[in-house]
Amino acid sequence: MTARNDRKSARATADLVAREANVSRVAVSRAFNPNASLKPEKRDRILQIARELNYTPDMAARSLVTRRSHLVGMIVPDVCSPWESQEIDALTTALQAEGFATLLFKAKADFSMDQTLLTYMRGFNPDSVIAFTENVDADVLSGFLDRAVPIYVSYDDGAQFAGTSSSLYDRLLVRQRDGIEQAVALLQGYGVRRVAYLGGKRQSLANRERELMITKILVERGMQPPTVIDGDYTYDTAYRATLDLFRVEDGADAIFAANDVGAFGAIDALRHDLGLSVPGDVSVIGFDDIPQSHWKAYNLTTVRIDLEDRVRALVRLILRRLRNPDDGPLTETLGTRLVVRGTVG
Amino acid sequence: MTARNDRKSARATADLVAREANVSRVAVSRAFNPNASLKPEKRDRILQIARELNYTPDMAARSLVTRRSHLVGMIVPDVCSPWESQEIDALTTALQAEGFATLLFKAKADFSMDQTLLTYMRGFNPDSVIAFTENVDADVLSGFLDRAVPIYVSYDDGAQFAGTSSSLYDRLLVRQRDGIEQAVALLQGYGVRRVAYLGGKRQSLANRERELMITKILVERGMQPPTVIDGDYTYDTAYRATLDLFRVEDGADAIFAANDVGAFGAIDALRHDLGLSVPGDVSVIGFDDIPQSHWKAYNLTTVRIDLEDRVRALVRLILRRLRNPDDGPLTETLGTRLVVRGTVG
DNA sequence: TTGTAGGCGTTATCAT
DNA sequence: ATGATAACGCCTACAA
Repeated sequence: MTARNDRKSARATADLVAREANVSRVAVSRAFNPNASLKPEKRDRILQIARELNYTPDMAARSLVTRRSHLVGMIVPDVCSPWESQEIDALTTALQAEGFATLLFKAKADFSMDQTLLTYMRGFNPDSVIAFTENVDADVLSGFLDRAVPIYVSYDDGAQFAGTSSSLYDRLLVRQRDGIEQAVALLQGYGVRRVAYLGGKRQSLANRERELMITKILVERGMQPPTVIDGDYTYDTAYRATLDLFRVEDGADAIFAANDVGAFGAIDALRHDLGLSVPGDVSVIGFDDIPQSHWKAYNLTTVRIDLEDRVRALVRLILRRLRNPDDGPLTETLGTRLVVRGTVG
Repeated sequence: MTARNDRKSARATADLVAREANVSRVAVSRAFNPNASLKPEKRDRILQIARELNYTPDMAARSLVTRRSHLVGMIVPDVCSPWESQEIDALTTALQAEGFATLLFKAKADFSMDQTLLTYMRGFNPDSVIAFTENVDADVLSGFLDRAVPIYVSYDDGAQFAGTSSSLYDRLLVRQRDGIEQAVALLQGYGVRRVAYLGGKRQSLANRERELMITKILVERGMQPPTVIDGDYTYDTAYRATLDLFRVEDGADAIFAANDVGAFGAIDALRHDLGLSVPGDVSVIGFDDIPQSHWKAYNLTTVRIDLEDRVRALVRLILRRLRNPDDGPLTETLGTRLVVRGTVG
């Protein structure tokens, strides 16, 4: 009889709901928009009928006119690495609570950002974009995304973008100094002399800044600059690099890894291949404090970046920018601190 | 002068490109649609101008009329668990290559699927939906997603949906028997008598089916059914459960874990807390074969589900369904096999 | 508070 | 091969 009894309605539209409720199409629209003025009982009735008809406003149609897609793009080189996956998880949860959905894109593993991907993503009109890939030029990115302002992660004194770019971008500033300083102090306290820095991907900004900061602090404290060994944030590379360090090179008293997973590789190489004890013979410190770091097999001492803080800061940036699109550059700051477990001593 | 010289064009539309190229708006549309007929040189010229104007077709507007959003929804309870994150990564890569973007949603960790989330997701009109959460009724899901047909993962004899549901859904069938049989044979070969099954989340279908299959095969081979201990797929719970098994209960000769991460927890509890050797005193077998399983600290013998195969199968299901929306139920099958490393002996 | 008219950017249909 | 026209489903004006 009525539309309610339709066999399997392809998709209920606002018109259908309106007809069923004897109101205009606009009233239905208003019923779903909390700010719009509508007699409460009327709104309730409409929402009730909408539920019966299994109607939900079409975001695509809505975004066409409101110019808001409620989509946040995330460009990730590697979803499965523990740190990134944690962050994706937390961000998605937080954004979902604010009414945004996560649109996930995979960049090439080599941190390059090809224009094809950007062009492709652009079609979806994300309201905001979080790029885990660091070496995208701000100009390139904001040239491609009109209504979105990119967010970059930078480090400590990181003035790397200043002057370089005329584009607008927001910034998450990570103060690595605190955590690294605590780590170096701890090592120094145990009489460590020769520190090796086991790097992450060379193109990675985080990696470069970590190396710089560690070197700086070692020197400030009257210690030798670190032996730098190349890595790429993976377990396997870290494992081999550690083997080389001790078989081909002169070894070290302590290894400072660019991330926790790399530290795991170093620990396993030391223990299971080189027959060395951690922390007895060699101390190891990681970076990130991922959940695996407290697993008994590693029990890693590491520099922690608080994930919750980080996500909250990112969400704040996104929401502030969305509410005030014409504001100047926005910045949020984030600290780090050492978590002491059992791999230094 | 011309539109090309605009300061910062808010967003180039097809109309703009059309005007610039002295063609109709429809021609621009066709230029971006490879199947549409258009004189090659004309298409090239249009695409060239589009590039200059930084124009990309608007997916929202397009989906409004084509009824294809090119969005694939993924509902995940936990993005950071290694197996899920791997799968998300691989699926996103594969789908991206086919022109689909991943729309990520977080479900509650308790595997419940609230209607709020479904309603919310519906608004985005995903062309397809992959739910990692297993206990959603097929009727509920397909009732909510009109143009999407849900995909379920089922196991071996898994007739769990048959008859229960009248809704259309596609199926990925995982044949666990092969891998589990090889695992049991290996244990039996080493003289293992008392096997414990360290479970995953109780609501999880995969977990129930694994328990059933292991029990079945043990009995078939004349062995005792396993001692079943509760877990939830996490390291910490597995760790504590293993402690209980050996301190409060009678222990076991071998632990078969519902997933690799659980196996890690068991191994660490045995080695670092109970002072037992793996595999000397107790053998451990996992399930999944995540990358961490080959890390030296664990070097886990485990039942492998090939990720590449799995993703390919899922993508095939999605694409077949998209091309032939009215087909009957689709099914893909997936095998498992044992990967022998160092935790059985 | 409510309804009418118009348009968001694209593709499908039907012409030519 | 190409172009005019009419949707797609919704929201923002504006008017009542």
